[in-house]
Formats: sequence, C-alpha cells, structure tokens
Amino acid sequence: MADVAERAGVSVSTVSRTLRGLPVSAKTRLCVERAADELSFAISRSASSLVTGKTGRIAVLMPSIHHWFQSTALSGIATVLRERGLDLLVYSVTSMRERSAFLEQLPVRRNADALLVISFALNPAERQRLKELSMPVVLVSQHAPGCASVHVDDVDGARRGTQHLINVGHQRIGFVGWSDDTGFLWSAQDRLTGYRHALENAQLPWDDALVTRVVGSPQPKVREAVGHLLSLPEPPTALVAEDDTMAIHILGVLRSSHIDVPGRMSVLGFDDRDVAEALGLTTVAQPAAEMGRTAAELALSLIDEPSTHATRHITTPTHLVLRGSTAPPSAEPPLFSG
Amino acid sequence: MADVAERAGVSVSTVSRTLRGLPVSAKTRLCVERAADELSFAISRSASSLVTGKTGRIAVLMPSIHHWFQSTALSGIATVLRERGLDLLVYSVTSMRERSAFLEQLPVRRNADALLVISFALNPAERQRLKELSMPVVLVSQHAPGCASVHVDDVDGARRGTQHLINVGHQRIGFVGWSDDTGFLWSAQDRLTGYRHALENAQLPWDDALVTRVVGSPQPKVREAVGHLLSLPEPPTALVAEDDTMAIHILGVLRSSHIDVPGRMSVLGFDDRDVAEALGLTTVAQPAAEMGRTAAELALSLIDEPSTHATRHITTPTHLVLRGSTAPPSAEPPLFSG
DNA sequence: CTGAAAGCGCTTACAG
DNA sequence: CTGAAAGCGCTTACAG
Repeated sequence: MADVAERAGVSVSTVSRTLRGLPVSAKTRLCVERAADELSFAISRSASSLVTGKTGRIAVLMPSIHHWFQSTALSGIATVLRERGLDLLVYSVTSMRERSAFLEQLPVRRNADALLVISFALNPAERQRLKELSMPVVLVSQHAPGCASVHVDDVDGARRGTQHLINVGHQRIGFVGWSDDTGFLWSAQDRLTGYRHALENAQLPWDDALVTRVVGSPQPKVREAVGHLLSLPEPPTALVAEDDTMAIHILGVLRSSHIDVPGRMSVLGFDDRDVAEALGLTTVAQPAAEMGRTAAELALSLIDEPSTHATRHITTPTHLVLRGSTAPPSAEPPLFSG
Repeated sequence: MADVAERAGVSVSTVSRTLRGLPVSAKTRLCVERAADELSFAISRSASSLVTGKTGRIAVLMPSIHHWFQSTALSGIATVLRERGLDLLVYSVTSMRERSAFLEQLPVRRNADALLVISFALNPAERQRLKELSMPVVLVSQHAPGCASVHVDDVDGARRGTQHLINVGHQRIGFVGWSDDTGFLWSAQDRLTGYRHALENAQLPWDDALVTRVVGSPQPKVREAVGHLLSLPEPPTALVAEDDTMAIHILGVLRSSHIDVPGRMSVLGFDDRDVAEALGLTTVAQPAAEMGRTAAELALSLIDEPSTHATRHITTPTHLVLRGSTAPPSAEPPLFSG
C-alpha cells in the first residue's frame, strides 16, 4: 500500500480511504485507483483485520465436502459471500477425533467473523463450546435451542411424501434408512417420525418389520435390506428411502433383480439431489442451495446486529416432486423391459 | 497472547515460542500451555502472517462447488491441509464475469500461500496473469506448459473405455458429450479424441452422425440426442458418454423408453462418481479425491522449494470399472422388465 | 532458555 | 479532503 501511495503521490491514509470507498476528491481517487491497478495491488486482509477486528471471512464447519447436501449448501453460501466480497474458509471434519479436536482448539477463533455449521448433530456440550467462540454461529440443516438455524421440516416432508404413497393406494410401505453409528447423523429420526405420522393419519398399522436400517457399505447392505422386505409374508408395495442416495441404491438393487419400478414397487426419495431428475425419482425436495444462501445471509445480519436474530430459526419448505418412480400399487408390469 | 503471557508469568516472546514448538524449558512449556488452554487461546493468523509473510492458508479456485469431480477433489485437498494444520480458502467462480473479475483483482494475493485451480481451462493470458501472483499455482484436471498440474490422461481413458466396447463386439458406437459454450470446459475434447483413437485402432469407420453434443438443459436435450442416434439408418449398439452424469441421463432416457441396458444398448461412463456403483454403470474411473490430495501435496512442496517442482506434471491413472451397463451387442433382452 | 523492542501492513482517531 | 502517528497481535533478531 505504501508503493501505491508513493506512485499516486499521496499518503497511505488516503490510499486506504480511497480503496474503502470513503470520501476523497475525484482527482485523488483517480490517481490512487490507477496506481493500484498498475501495481495490481490487493489488500492484505491480515493487516486490515488486525486493526478492524473483522477478518472478512466466514467459516464453514462441515463433515465430508463431497456429499450432495453439504456441497450444494456450501455452494449457496459461497454465492452470498462472493456478492458481499467476503472470503470463504472451509473446515472439514470427518471423524470424531477431528471433531473434538476442532471443538477443543476452536481454530476458527479470530480467523473468521461467523461460523456456519452444516448438517451434523451437535450435542449440547458441543453447542456450548461454540458459544464460547463469541462469534455468530448458524446451524444449517439442524436446529437446537439457543442457536440460530436454517433447516427443513423433515417430519413434515417425510409425512407428506408417505401420504402421497398412501393417496395412490399403497397400504404396505417400507422405510429404509441409514444407520447412524458415526455420530454425524442428519435428519434420520425426523424422517422416520414423518413416515410414522402419515401411517397413523391413515390408520395404517405400524409394523417394525417394515423399517430397515443399512449399516456400512451401501450396495450389499441395501440389497440385504430390500431382500428382507421382499421376503416378508406380506411384502411392501412401496419404499420410503431416507434420502435420494438410498433411493438410488434401492433402484439399482430392484433393477438388477428385474423388479419393475414403479410397476411392482414404488420408490420415494428425499432431497431431490442432482441425478434424481435423470433417474425419474419421485422425491421430497429440499432446497439445499437456498438453505445455504439463507444461512449465509442470517450470519451476516448476526454480525451486524448480534442480538436481533441470535436464536432465529428459519424453516425452509419442502415439496413433493412427482416423477416416475411412484405409482398406484396395482399397475401392470410394462410390456418391455428396461 | 498478552493475556496468556501474563497468566503464565512469562513474556509474549516465550508464549510465541512455546506455541510454535520452539525450544523452551519444560516448566515454562507447561505453564504456557495450561494458560493457553484455560483462556482457550487461538492464535490470530492475521497477526502472525503479517510478520512471517505466510498466511497458513491455501486457496482453491473452482467453478461450481456442487459438482462431483470438483467437490470430491476439494475434499481430497481438505484432507491434506487438515493434516498439515493449514486453512482452506475457497474461491468459487461461476460466470465469465466473475472469472475475469477474479483474474483482474487477484484477491487471493497475499491472502494465501498457494493457489490450486480445479478443472476449468485457463487460456494462456489467464495463466500468465496467475503467474503474476508470484505464489505457487497448481492446476487440477488440466495441464498447460509452465504450470504445475495434476491430471488424468483423458485421451487414454476414453480410448480404453471405447476399446472395451469394441472388444466385446460393438461396431457402431456413439459418443454423447456436453457442449461447452460456457468457457469452463473440462476434458471434452480429449475424451472425444480417445474415442476416435480406439475406433482407428480397430479400423472402424468414423461417422460424424454418431457424435452428438448436448447443449443446455440436460434431460430433454439428452432425450433428443439419444433419439437422433436411435433413428439413424444404422443405429449404435453402444454409447460412450463424456462423463457419468451424462451416462446417467442416458440411462434415464433409455429406461423411460423401455430400451434395455445392456441388452439393447451398452452405456459407458467416465468418472466413477458416487452413484455409479449403485446404478451398475460401467465407467472409466478417475481418482478425484486422490488427485486433490496429490495436488495439495505438490502445492506444499512448491511453497518450500519453488524451483524444484515448478512445472511438474503428475498424471494419475484411470481404470475401467466393469459393471452391468455394458455387454456384448447381441444379448437377448431379459425376461422381466426392470 | 528468556525478555525487550522493532516492525509486518493496514486503519483510525486526531490535527490541519 | 488529506497527512502524521499510534496501534492491532503477532514474530524475530538481538541481548543477556
């Protein structure tokens, strides 16, 4: 910045003011901007943050980055930050060990102006620990008292999806979920609850045998779970998958077993992830990118007015996307295979 | 840090040294570490980077974050940085306008120690511009003279995939690619070249009509492209898709048209992305996460010894993953649909 | 092994 | 509207 000042023939104070858009004379502005351009000067956030106390960065804490919901939400966050000229700092934490290390050291402290936490269930002690950061924290796809959050009503989404299956005539409906032994569970429980509510509303009996959980390596385990359901005395005619990825595994298993979807089995997903449309998967859509954007905006308003929105919860809507993987249970198998 | 020093009864110099693992007496170390713990002190990278000139951050420039290859590569990068205690800064650039703004302003300057660029084709002027950053730059999934890079041999991968189709007996093989009107093209051209090489090796005739490009909204356009291929006087019996996502769209179109895969049509992908296994897609796998890790490690060694590896190109291997979407062309349609 | 002091590149009162 | 000076929180020679 000293170089720019020298080249423009002004003081560094003036350069600083010009670059931050504070009032300077038109002539000065011109000189400074040209000088900055010629030197392709970029401000050092390190130096400015040292004095302002603001870092100009927003941090995101998340489990695996390569995961549809999380990367899509991150993408939404990035959009907002980009518009605002803020930098995006990503902390990815994939194991319990890393998770507790993060919470112990809180490396984000003083290195970001706010923290967004995408979709892993924090326990109360962990949330308490984040409070000690004394920076705005927004939970995405998770909610908890005392913390701002942006999330979807998983219970209601799953309820409405299941209701759709009931509406078209299904009476035996299975549920296939992931088993969360990792401590990074998302909305598993809520979606199962939604499924239960729909059954109750329709006065369909609850049957434990219709609820399966997949542990470990998906492909063989999903095959096993579907096998279990199809070998019941009274097998289901429709399956509610915890998410689209599970639904896609189910579609693969059914396809390789030559069980027609939706002729012999309806399959419902949750997410509306990238390939759901291509695969014709009926699913409960949640707006991951929009949730990211909303969360980022909430975080930014928390930075400006910490008290106002401190524990605001924003629930974004889900909606059912009808495609070809669900149909009434009595449909004839199609004439051609495929 | 002053607080920690006071609490531990030592000078800030000593605190600094202790925290960075420099030699201090065992007793001092204990005091300082306890004090730091009690105050849950986290160092301000802003302050330290101001004096060391190192930011402790690595930046990644990438197009859309929610995209299989890019988010998976990012994930690999994150793994390495996490181990090394470095922070990850993400610059996502989704339009041409943002792209040129980034290159003009180079906001990454002085805010990171190295820059990784994931999978968008930089033109020579843009690469030149990045050189002016005077920080290590590593290209991922792209290669160019004068720049370190980690990439896959797309020509060879596509050639081997196509060769597999030829080996099982296909003679009419179509190619379905994305049309890059966005300027963010990946390896489209190379994969088409690999396809051509395989045909040439096998002395199969080249036919322009067998090569299609999908522009705009995938689902209807893929349907159109596949329709075109299937209405040729001599239609293909196998399709090479530019990537798995395209292959999945093709599978969806074929399925909804009751054209059995692989009975009536073989489909080959490229990537081995997340749902490829679930869908039984035969594909040319590229190790996205590993490429990210390798690129991050290369960047770190460039930071330490700029000259040694400055223009090193690392080619990671692809391999064909055989699944159920490819088979010899004469196979009977299966008995059941699905 | 430890401490006092200078300085990294900015921003921000304070004068003018 | 502009400049000189102090100071943000660290690290790094330099002494001791």
